[in-house]
Amino acid sequence: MLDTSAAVLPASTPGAPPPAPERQRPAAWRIGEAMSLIGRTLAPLRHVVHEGEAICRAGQRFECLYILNSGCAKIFSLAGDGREQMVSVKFRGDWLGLDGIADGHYTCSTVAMDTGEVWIVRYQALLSAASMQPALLSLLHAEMSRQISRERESLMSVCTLPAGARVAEFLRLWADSLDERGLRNDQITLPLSRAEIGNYLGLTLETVSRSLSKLARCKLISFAERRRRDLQIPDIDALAAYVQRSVAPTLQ
Amino acid sequence: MLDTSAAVLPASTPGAPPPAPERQRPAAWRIGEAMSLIGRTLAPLRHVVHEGEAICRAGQRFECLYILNSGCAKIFSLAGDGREQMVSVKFRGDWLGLDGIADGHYTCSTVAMDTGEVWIVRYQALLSAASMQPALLSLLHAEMSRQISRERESLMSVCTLPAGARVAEFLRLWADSLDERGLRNDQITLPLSRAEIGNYLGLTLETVSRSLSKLARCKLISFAERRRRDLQIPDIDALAAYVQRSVAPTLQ
DNA sequence: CGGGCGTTTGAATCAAATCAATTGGAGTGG
DNA sequence: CCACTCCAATTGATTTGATTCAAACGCCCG
Repeated sequence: MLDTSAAVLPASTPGAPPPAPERQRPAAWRIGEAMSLIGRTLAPLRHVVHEGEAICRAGQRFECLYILNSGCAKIFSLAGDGREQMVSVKFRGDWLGLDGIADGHYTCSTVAMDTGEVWIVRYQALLSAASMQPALLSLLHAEMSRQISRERESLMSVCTLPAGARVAEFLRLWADSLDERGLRNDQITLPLSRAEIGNYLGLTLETVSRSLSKLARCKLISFAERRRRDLQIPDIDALAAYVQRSVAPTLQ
Repeated sequence: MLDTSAAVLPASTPGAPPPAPERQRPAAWRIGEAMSLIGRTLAPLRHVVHEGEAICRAGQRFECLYILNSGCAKIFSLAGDGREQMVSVKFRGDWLGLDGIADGHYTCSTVAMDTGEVWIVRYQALLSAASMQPALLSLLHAEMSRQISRERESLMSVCTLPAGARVAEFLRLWADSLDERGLRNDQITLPLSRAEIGNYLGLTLETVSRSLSKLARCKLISFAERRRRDLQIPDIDALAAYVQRSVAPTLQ
């Protein structure tokens, strides 16, 4: 047998090279560059969507990818029985419909939560453009890869955190997503009902409401005057600390 | 504004064409063809792994993709704090390490649960081969897409099912995976401890054990003579029905 | 102003976690 | 071969955290 151990586990070799610089670039720059490249080389169809409008539907034939240029969207997976599960929230720069590539049909439905703009790209057109422009292919791969990682994070939260921390982590990740896009991350206007948040996090709407009230009581968030849907996060790190604390309450 | 509604929502048009035939082919055929293509065109390094051996580690620099030719593997995501979450189980034909493409480092660790063979492909080599052989690119995309869909299914189970059904669904999906690979799906040898299953499903090991005992009491599964880790599934549909029942206990 | 919906909050219930004890194989060494 | 430990798994008793059921509030809109 060949000695392939180095190939399988190069990291086990001591003195491995330091991490590559890809991660250093600010995310906002990455997203802006990506959108610009797509805009330049693919001339995507631009389409304005409004709150509640479907972008693509589960079961529908796969032909296009959708790239969010503005606004935000929610992705639902629906089981054969009635079960409906929100599996992801998407923001500017995120790609929608990637789940349809494998078998030629979308497996999830996507709905706009805001008014925003989606760029529509035919998958075949993307592939042919990519053969001229390898950067486009890298973009597609990076986006798919990121989507795999991101959704694993959700699973982690849902499986390992108690209700309160799950809600806190949800807010933290939302704020993070805004931050990555160069938006202010200390205030959020949630376009989701408590019931939807609950569905996403595997909780009931009452539990979500209670958790938010508790976070407010602890001064980790505060609600705006009138609308209980927009809230402020005075200290994002304190929110992260709250999550940590509930993970290892014994250690600190 | 352009009228792009047809492009955004072609399915809303009545009389859409019937589903494409991609899905009809038996999965075993698809997987076999894929492995054969990879073997022919990429001459991947073949490496035998044993139980407990790491295939790739979180944080390690991304360079290779790993394709399981035999055996099975588990994927772990690890948070900054101690939390460790099993996020996926992989079988023959599945690709490992796709999460590393986005930022140049793997975000998860993968460990063999069996002795098996992984095929090792440098990502760059795959890309250059793919520019000659578009089928290879399709394979990569299909596999990433499938991984996105699959892991959404996990989230669905974990968020919407009670403990007993979650365990039943886990077994059902495992049997399905065997079936897709042309193996017999009426008996499973679990290479996972109760604790690991619990971690995967967001349950404690005691709850997993109780759920399995209950499934056995209901004759939906039965244990082998000595080892409580290999079990038989006399009727896979009955197991599916059990899951359904606990989703909508009022309706039937 | 009144109806409807989303949200909050309380009290009772329940499912799963925790705590704790026992069983049963697998492996080791006398 | 048996006695021994070690660890995985099972099972029971109890606690706890989240759900369920129920009521009330506040906001938006006709």
